[in-house]
Amino acid sequence: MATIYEVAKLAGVSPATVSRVFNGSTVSAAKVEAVRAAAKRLNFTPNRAARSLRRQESEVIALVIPDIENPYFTEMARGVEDVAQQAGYSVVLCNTDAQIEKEARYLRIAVAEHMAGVILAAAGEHTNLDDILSTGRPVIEVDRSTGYDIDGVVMANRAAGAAATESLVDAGYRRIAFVAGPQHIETASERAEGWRAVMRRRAPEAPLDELLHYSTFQVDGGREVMEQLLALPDVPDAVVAGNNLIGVGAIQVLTEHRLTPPQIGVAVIGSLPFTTLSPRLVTIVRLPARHMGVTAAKMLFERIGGDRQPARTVVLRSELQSATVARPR
Amino acid sequence: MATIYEVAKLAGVSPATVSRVFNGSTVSAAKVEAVRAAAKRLNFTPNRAARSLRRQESEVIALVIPDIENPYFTEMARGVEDVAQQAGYSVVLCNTDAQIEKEARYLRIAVAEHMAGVILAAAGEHTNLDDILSTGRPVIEVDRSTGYDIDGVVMANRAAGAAATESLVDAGYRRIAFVAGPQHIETASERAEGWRAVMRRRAPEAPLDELLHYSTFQVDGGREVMEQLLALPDVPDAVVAGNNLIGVGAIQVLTEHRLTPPQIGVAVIGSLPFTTLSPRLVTIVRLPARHMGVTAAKMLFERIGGDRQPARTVVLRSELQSATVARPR
DNA sequence: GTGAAAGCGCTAACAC
DNA sequence: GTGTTAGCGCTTTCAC
Repeated sequence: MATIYEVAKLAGVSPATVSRVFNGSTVSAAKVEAVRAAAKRLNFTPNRAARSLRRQESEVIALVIPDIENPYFTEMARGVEDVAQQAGYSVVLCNTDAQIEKEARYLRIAVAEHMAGVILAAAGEHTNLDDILSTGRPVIEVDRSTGYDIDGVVMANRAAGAAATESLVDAGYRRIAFVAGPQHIETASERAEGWRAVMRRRAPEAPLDELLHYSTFQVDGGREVMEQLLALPDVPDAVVAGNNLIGVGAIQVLTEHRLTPPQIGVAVIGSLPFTTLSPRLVTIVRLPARHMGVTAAKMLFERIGGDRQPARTVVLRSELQSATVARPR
Repeated sequence: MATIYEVAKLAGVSPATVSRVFNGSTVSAAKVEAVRAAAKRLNFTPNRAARSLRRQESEVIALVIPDIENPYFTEMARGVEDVAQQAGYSVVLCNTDAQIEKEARYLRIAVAEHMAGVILAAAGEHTNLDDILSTGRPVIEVDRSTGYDIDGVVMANRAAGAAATESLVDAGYRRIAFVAGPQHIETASERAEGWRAVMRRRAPEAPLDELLHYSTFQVDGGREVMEQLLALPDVPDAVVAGNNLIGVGAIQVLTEHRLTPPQIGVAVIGSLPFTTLSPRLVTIVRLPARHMGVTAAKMLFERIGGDRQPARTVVLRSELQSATVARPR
C-alpha cells in the first residue's frame, strides 16, 4: 500500500497537506486536486492502524451481543450497521454467548484497539464497565441496563408483557402461563411483571405462582418449559412466551402434541422469525429491534462527536402485530 | 491505558523485555515473573493499534457476507467466531447486502486496517480481489467461488438439489417445481442443476422449463414465485426451495392458501430456521453452515500462520434431515 | 538473555 | 495555506 509520503512526493506537496486533504482541513483547490490525482494513481488508502495510533481512536465500533444466532439481535445489528456504514465506521460484532468472561475479553479488546465506542447488550447482571468508561470511550447499553449511568435504549418490556397477556385475555383465555427468560435478566422479569399485573386484574382466580416459569431465552428453553406445562395436572389454556425463541420452542412442542392455536392460546413477545405459521392465530407483540439498533448507533455517534449532555435512556414501545382470535368454545 | 514503558519501569527491565514476555521470546524466568506482576498491577493490555502498525498485521479477520439476517450466514459466522476466538482474533462482520460496492468498501477497509485475513461469501460474480491479494493477505472464499485461485469451502450444491428432488420423487410427486436464487449466483444454478438431473431421469414427462423459476434468496422471493406457481393453469404438485428463506416464503404462501404439505410436496435446501412446522412433512436437506465457517476459519489461520501450499477447495456434503412422507392419494 | 534505538504511517502543534 | 517535525506504543534488529 502506498503511504502518504509517496502521494506527497507525486503531488509535489508535503505529507501534512496530503493528510489535510483527507481530513477536511483548509487546502488550496489546486493542491487538493493534485493530491487526489496522485492518491488515485497510487491507489492510496490511509493506513488506519497508523491513524488509530496517532489519534488514539479508530473508526470501528464494537457491538457486543449475547447471541448472534438470535434474529432479534441480528435485526438490531442490521440497524447499527446501517448507521455506522453511513458514518464511515465499521462494526465489530462480538458474540458473548451470554458469558461474562467473553464479554470482558471483548471490552478489553475494544479499549486496546482504540475503538471509538461500544454498543452493549449485556451478558448478565455483572458487567464491569469501569475500565472502558475510565478511558472516556462512550458505551451505549441496549436491551438491558447495566447499572451504570450511561445512555441506553430499552424496550417497554412491562407494557409488552401486558399487551401480550391482555390479547389472550380478550380472546377468552384465563389460565395463562408465562415462560420468562432467566430470572436475573431484567428484560425477562419486567415482561413477567407486565403479565402479572394484567392477570391480577383480569384473571384474579389464576394461580400466578404456578403459571410463571423461568427458563433460558432460547428455543430449547421454550421447549422444555412447554413440555412441563403440558404435563401439569391442570394444563394452562394459554401461554405467553417471554421472547421470540421461547415462542418458537413452545409452538414446536404444541405442534408435536397436535395442540395448535387456538386450541391453546399463544402470545409471543418479539417477532417470530421466518415463521411459517399462518398469521392471526398467534398474538405477536413486535419489538422494534432494528430501530433499537439505529437509535443506539445514533446516540453513540453523538457521543463520539463530543456530545456531553447527561445520559439519556430511550424507551421503545412494542406494537401488537397480530392478535389471537377468540377462543373456540 | 498503561504502556509498555510504564510496565518496564515498574518491573525494572527494558521495554523490549516486556514486549518479549508478551510475544513468547526467551526471557529469564525471574524477569517474566516481574513483568507479569507489573503488568497486572497496571492493568496493562498491549495497544493493538501500535502493534498492528509495527507488525503490519492486526489480530482481526473480516467475515464478509451478503445477508447478516439470513440464519445460514449467522450460523456460519458462529463457526468462524468460535475458531477465531480460540486463536485470539476478533471478527469484523461485514454485511454487504449483496451489493458489490459495499463489498469493495469492506475489502478496502480490511487492507487499510491491516486485517490478518478475509473470509468472503461473495456478493455476486464481479468481486475484485486484485488489490487485497496483491498485499499478500489470505482470502478464503465460502459458499460461492470468486474465480480466483484461492482456498475455499463450498457446499455440494448439485447433490443437495438432487437429494431434495429425489426425496419428493420418492414420495410420489412428479410435477416438481424448483425455485432457485438469482441466476448469476453459482449456488443457485448448481442446485437447480441437481434438480434438473433427477427430473430428467425420474420424471421425464415434466416440462422443466416451465417448472424452473429464478428469484432472490429471500423470503419475499419465495413468496412471489410461490404465488405465481399457484396461479398457473397447471399447478405443480411439489416444489423445491433453493435456499432456507425461499423455503420459508413458499411455505408461508402455501399455508395462507391452506395448501400445506403433504397436499403439495415441499423440499427445502438448507435448514428451516426456527421452524414451528411439524417435522416429517417437509424434506429438509441440511447444509452444514457452521462447519463451513469452522473449516474456512481453520484454513485462514493456516495461511496466516504462513502455510504456502497450493489453494484447496473443500466441498461439504449436505444431509437429509427429514424426508417427505408418501404423497396422499 | 537483555537493552538501546529505529521506525511502522499518520496527525497535529508549531513555525512561517 | 503550507511545510517541518515530533511522537502515538509497539516490535525488532543489532550490539553486547
